[in-house]
Amino acid sequence: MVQQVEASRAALSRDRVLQAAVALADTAGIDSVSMRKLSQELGVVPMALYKHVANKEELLDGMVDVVVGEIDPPRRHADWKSPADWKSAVRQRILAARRTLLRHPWASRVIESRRSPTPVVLEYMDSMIAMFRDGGFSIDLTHHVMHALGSRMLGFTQELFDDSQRLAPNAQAAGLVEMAGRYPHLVELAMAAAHEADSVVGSGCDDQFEFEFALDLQLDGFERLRQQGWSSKAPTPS
Amino acid sequence: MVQQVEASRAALSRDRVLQAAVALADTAGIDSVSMRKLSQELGVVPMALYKHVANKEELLDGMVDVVVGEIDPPRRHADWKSPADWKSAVRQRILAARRTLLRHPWASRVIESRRSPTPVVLEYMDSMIAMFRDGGFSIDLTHHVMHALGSRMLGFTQELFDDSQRLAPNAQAAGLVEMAGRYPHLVELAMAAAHEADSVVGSGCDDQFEFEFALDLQLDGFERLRQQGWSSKAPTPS
DNA sequence: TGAGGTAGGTATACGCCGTACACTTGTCAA
DNA sequence: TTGACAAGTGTACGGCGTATACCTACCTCA
Repeated sequence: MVQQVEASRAALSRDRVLQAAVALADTAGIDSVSMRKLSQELGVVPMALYKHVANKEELLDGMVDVVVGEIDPPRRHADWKSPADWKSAVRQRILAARRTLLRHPWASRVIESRRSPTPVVLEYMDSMIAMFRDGGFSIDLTHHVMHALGSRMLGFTQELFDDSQRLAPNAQAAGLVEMAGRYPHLVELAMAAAHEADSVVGSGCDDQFEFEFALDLQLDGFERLRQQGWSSKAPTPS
Repeated sequence: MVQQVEASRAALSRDRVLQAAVALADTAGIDSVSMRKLSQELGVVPMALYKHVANKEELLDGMVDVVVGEIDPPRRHADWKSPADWKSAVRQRILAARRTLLRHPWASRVIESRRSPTPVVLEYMDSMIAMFRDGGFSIDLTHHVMHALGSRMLGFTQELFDDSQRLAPNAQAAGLVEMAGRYPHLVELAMAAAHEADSVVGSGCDDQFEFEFALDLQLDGFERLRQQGWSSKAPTPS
């Protein structure tokens, strides 16, 4: 009776649960997404969530679907001027994916952690494959190219590397000389990066530039293979 | 007194803890590496571990160090015949890293999850940078190239993609026609991959081939930039 | 010799987590 | 009216990481 009117606890649904989970992850970080905290956010008892998702794994799958579903759709093949347009079509889509993933910084980690792809991710991959095929790539080449893209396909790569961002502050005071002794090349590189990045904010690397650099290098490599009518195992044209 | 003799509970030490953790992860999976199970494995009470590692994060860091420390060292620069040898030196080292990481399948996930690199990883990166510099790469180009390699530097990439391995078994019976309707390009590709892989075991993809394909494509791209004396932001030679 | 510090192992307890299971309650079809 | 069903509740269990206090064997040095 009262409940029907009270907006803040409108009836739960799978979608409302997933939306709330994404919102919670966005604002409080992925570590805050526990069944208990999420249920609290929804004004409900923890076990109530299990009427809408089977378990936490499925919740995370659903969150991935929400995020990947936000990525702009690809340019329609019919709008292409030539097969060579594959490159800009793929490039645009991947950068769109990156824009979306950057809005949900937790998402890349969660995507990596899934053990089988969700339907929405499968559809994304399918449309990506379609672009290569429409661009004249053989099935085999498309296959290898998809593997080579890996997670870059969704707009992210694990960095494993945060050079100046972590090194420079870390290395203030006497720590730097010890660092320079132990990792001379790394420090040289970090210093150069920090210097070069004066124009950019905060002395870190320009992540967007690095991403596009790597992406374009790969796409150029793909195009070269396509043009030479890549047939079978001979990945090194040399 | 008795304890001194009894081999199975020789005195604990940081190294023994880390070795046991790696062994446990290797045999029982990373999920089995909890402070409690690990302590049990060592015949000791859980809190005893905290005398040798500050907390679980540090334990995981230590495990990464053990694994990365197992990677074969690089070919010495002095042994190179020409600067162009950078490519085979880098290639060999990365494939050595891959061999090591494959022996510890949990390691790539753990490495990704660390938030700042451990000293051993820093040293690995330093030696990798050294190879590019010795090969005649400018600092800037080395920087971008390191970013582009990302986790491939350590011999792995997140796959996000398991095509035939997961699709084919999944798609037996009527599921396949539904699949083919929903993801036509993906199914086409998976079928082709499964067919092509008759020679390989288990109808999955040849992960090693895919890895080397992507790696060589990147290295060739790097070499091309190096040869044209890459100076500043112009990543697309077109 | 013996007093005190210290390193290494122990015991107990707290708060978090995911979720199994049994229950109530509101809704709607037959 | 009844009875099935969907949705929310309450309680409880076993697992986790780890704070805190304690014990005890050993080493050092006066």
